[in-house]
Amino acid sequence: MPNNDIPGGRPVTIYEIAKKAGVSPAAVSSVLANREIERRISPVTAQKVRVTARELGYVPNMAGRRLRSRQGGARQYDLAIFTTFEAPLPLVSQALHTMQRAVDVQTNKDTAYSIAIEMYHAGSLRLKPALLHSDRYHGVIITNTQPADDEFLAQAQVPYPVIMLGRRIPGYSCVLEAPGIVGRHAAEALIGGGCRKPVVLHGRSISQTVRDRVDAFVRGVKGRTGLDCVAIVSGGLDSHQGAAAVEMAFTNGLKFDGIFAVTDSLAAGAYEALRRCEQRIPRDVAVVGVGDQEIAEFLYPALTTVAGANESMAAEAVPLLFRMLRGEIDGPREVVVVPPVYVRGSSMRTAAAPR
Amino acid sequence: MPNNDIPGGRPVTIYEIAKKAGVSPAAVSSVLANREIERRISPVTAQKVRVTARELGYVPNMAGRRLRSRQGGARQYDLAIFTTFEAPLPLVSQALHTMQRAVDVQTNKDTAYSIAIEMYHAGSLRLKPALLHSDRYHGVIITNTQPADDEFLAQAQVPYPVIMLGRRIPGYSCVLEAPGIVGRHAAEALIGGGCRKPVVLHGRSISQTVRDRVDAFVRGVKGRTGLDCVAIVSGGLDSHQGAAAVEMAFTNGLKFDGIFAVTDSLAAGAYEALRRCEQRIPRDVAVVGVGDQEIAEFLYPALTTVAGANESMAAEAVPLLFRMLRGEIDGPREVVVVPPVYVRGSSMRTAAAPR
DNA sequence: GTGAAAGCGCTAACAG
DNA sequence: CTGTTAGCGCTTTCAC
Repeated sequence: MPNNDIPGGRPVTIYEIAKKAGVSPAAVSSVLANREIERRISPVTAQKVRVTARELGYVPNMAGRRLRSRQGGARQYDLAIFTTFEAPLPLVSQALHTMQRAVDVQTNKDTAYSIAIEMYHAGSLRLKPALLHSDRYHGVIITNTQPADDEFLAQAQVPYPVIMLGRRIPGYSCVLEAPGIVGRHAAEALIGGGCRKPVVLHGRSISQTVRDRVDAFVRGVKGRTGLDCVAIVSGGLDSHQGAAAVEMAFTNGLKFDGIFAVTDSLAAGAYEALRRCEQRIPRDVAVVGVGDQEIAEFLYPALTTVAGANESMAAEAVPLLFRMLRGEIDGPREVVVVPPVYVRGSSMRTAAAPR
Repeated sequence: MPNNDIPGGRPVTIYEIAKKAGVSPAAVSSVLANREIERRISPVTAQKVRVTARELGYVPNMAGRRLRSRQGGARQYDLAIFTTFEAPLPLVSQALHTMQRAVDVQTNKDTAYSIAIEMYHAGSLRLKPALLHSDRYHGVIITNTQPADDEFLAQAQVPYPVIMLGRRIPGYSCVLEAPGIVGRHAAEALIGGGCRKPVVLHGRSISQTVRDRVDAFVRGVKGRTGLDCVAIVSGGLDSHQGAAAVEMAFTNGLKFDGIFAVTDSLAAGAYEALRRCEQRIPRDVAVVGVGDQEIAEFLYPALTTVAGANESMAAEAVPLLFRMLRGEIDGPREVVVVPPVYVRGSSMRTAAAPR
């Protein structure tokens, strides 16, 4: 039975294996690297070493191995993306792909990179030990933080380059969505598409980013039509919950000719509800979403989206991180991203140019 | 200007900084760890060290740092998922989430884990140095390999636990889709849903997995209806290319009442084409896809999918990897996964039970 | 066939 | 305020 409890309190090393098996550390090393043949170690010894290693629950220390074996090698940059379980999957992949592509370009015979993903539960960033120790990463990108995480970061000051996505925190570089831009664009797309009475659809619990989107939308509608704009509040961000909320609003007699859904899932829910209520998109009701996900083009009619800044934020964050790593930038920097609007079928109630 | 060329051929160490700045290595270490105050190093010295470090293009060696500073710490497992740029984003995220959740459960005060993502270009796995060196990872999961990668792995023999997803390669553990199962399930869903003349839609270049799906589908149709089944071949896997292929087949007079699309993107393309051809789903033409992605529920009518084994494969692969890491399994193991079928609106032409 | 010894790059403890 | 020293866990000569 492997010893997974570490009775001595510390991880097992090859010295302990060597002692228990009655051989030298060098022999253990050779066997565990499968070099027993070229090192001419007897099969009996090899077997004894392997058995002992398993008995002791040996786990090789990669830091030790690398330090020793990769001599004269390339310099290594170890990078990470910290993200939450709760973040939309495509966002994580987006950041990852962008980062990996940048790394591919930079990699050469004397510079290597590795990218890790560290996932945390929203609000519990403090529990990730790898973040504060400066012995793991040369630089990181952090996404999807909650207020609790922001506070933690503000007082902790991570001792290596960090790029915050979508949050401004004192002392850190960040890439931000231009304030109010998503809501304003959404209002323009709906009003420009011919809506006169749009509503906004969001979930019950509302993040800082979503709050900004909603407020800017309401202001945008007010500015263009002079009308106040109602919110339909869904229990959660799931598309079915969104659908239920919209359907209930409709059957309760709420009149509207446009919906701004603050996430794409909610937009998909709106489609579902409107179909059940026999409202046609965009003739009866136009819909605009936020394009953080990939579903916009698969809906019918295709969903008009404000791009959400995720994609563009990742595209800005990665080069910024590299400049910090190379020491070209010293203090924190802020980059503001203006997300593009993709006008598709769902918002064009009239032939009017949807600006 | 930072020295990024490593003239000496090797990465810069703190000793070189110390020499150039005329201080001791310990002082350099302290300054670079931002401990200058508690170590009472003069601001002048600190500044000199920092400037020198930047001039020399110093990049800290994390292996060295960790080896020294995390003494008596937990044992570390370094895991990785090797995947391609070409793999669908949700698949990567799926594997990542599954792995991270498993890791969360296993993590405790004396065992820590890290998960890295290593991306390669399909067919070029051989170019990833981290794979063969046994000084980086304790175990890895590899997805989306091409034949060239498979050959490479077969002759290379990675010296630590590896789980292959969707491929059987001598000497490696793997998690496989049950052969023929996806195609057979698709045929059952379409025929059971009332189709009599289904076709299969796939891309021009066809992987081993897709080949298996297509062949099994053709056999399944033949077995149930006695009819041979035509293939519509799309230029690529993009939904628009799929749509173009289906539309052309339709306008050329091909008659069919069901489509098995080998990926969900192609299924979305089929929806697009059928809409343009004024064919209703499922009344005129039923559609079945492979649910590797998340769009199935967002299409209208919701797309019936054979789950593709990706999700279930990840769920099997991670525990298998952990058992290998703990030494509970010695030789290679094979796990066969039978993917579930999600019957939704798109395949039910009749009220017949869609088995 | 096997062991002893050196040292990878770094930091912590201690000595000035 | 700063330098010297020891050693983290491992692999690789080289000597036996």
